[in-house]
Amino acid sequence: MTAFIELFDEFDHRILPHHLTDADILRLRHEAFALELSAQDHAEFGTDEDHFVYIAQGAVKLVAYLSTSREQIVAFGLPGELIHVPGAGQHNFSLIALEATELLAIPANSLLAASGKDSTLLRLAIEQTVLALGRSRANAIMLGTRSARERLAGFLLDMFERGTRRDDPTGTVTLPMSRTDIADSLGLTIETVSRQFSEMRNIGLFETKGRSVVTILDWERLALAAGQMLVAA
Amino acid sequence: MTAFIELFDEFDHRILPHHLTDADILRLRHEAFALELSAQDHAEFGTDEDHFVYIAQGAVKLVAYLSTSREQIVAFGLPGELIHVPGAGQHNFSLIALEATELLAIPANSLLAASGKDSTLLRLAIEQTVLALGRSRANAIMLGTRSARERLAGFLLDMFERGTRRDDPTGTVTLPMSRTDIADSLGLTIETVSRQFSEMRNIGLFETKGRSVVTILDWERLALAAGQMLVAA
DNA sequence: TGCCGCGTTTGATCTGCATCAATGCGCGGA
DNA sequence: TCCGCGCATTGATGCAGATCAAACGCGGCA
Repeated sequence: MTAFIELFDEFDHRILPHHLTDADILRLRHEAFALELSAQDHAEFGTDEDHFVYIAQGAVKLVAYLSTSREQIVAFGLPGELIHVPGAGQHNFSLIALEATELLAIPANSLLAASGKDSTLLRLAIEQTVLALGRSRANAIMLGTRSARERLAGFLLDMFERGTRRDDPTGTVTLPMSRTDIADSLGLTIETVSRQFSEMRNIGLFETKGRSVVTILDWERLALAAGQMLVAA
Repeated sequence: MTAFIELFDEFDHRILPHHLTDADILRLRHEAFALELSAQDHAEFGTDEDHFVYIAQGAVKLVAYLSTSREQIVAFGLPGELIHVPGAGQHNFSLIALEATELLAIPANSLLAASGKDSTLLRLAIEQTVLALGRSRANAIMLGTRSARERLAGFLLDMFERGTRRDDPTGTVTLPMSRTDIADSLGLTIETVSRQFSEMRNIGLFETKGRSVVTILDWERLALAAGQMLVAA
């Protein structure tokens, strides 16, 4: 368990722009609060407002609950990332830990409240929101146009780019989420995800160790599979 | 064709917060520019930066072009709405007129550049970006979880809410987009869209006149169809 | 008003993914 | 190290929606 100050310093160092005034940093430190979650815990923010959440340790999923049908995962958050968590609205969103996780949460309004003289925090908020928007649109494009094979191949490549610092840079990641979570984020079923895993492993795109360690063997064909299935193998 | 000043005044009146300073309004008026498009025209912004685009007259689609496979429509813009158009990035987005259209475009950076003393414009930018993010996520949820029937029913209800002021408030809209556009926004094919149209019309949810005028007859069952297909008829 | 072209509708068939159903096996606990 | 629970894999089948193909009819134009 990390002390709040260390957690905040890490956040400051990795996310915040370097030219913030001390006053801004102090204000942020005052508004931010740490959360420590065990696997499957739901993050509880006191209020209904939006939050930006920095993932220091562990991994989380941002889930939208639907009236009846199955749930849709809107985003994953990996260590070092900042994700935007909407407050209560049309859909019911929850931020859920995939494993033991340490977070730093900042109410979006506290960035906005940093008004008047210095708008650096506002800029940060916009920047991060625009990034989230871009990711969400890319996600919508994926869900609207790609096949199961393309989705899973793209997912693995994405996990790689985002998680590689924690693992072997030559091509191994440990996926923190279950097959169910992968399925719910790609708009597929667990069976389809599992079958695609097996088929891609069988044709030599990657190998797996245990349930969640994946080592990519053929980057080129994996990228091709994620792309357009041109002259598919 | 509307004069720029009138166009801007309308935008000011309908979108901008009322407590803006004259200085802010002047700055915006200086940065904004009008675009007039014929059907199928692509909007050309001089630069690669993001823009906020106000739709004064007509209708537009925001399209993502994919390497090969079919295109995905990320958003529609109807009169009175403001949409966020990303500059060049991973995907290639285009803003395309569905019919004769008058737009007002504002480079996102010119909002950001309104720095220092007054951050009202920044707040506006954040607010609009957060709205766009919410819509995009709702869209992703739709694409990840709903059936063809649910998608089209939801689409029609959405078009209603957004377009009703221009038409009969009792239940008629004129859809500005083709079946192909509807299909590309819902992640379906034209044939599936057309079949759903016919089936829903046949069971009395709405009636159609010509290709694009829809009159909703049974709001309750249409909403049900958009929802979860509980005890589907 | 009549014709023509293209977007739309409708039909027949195919297929990718979902669903239903076992079986397998990694992983944590004792 | 062994056991057993729960996630994951694999198999069989069904179906929603894609694809291929043809006819229709709206809307623009002469």
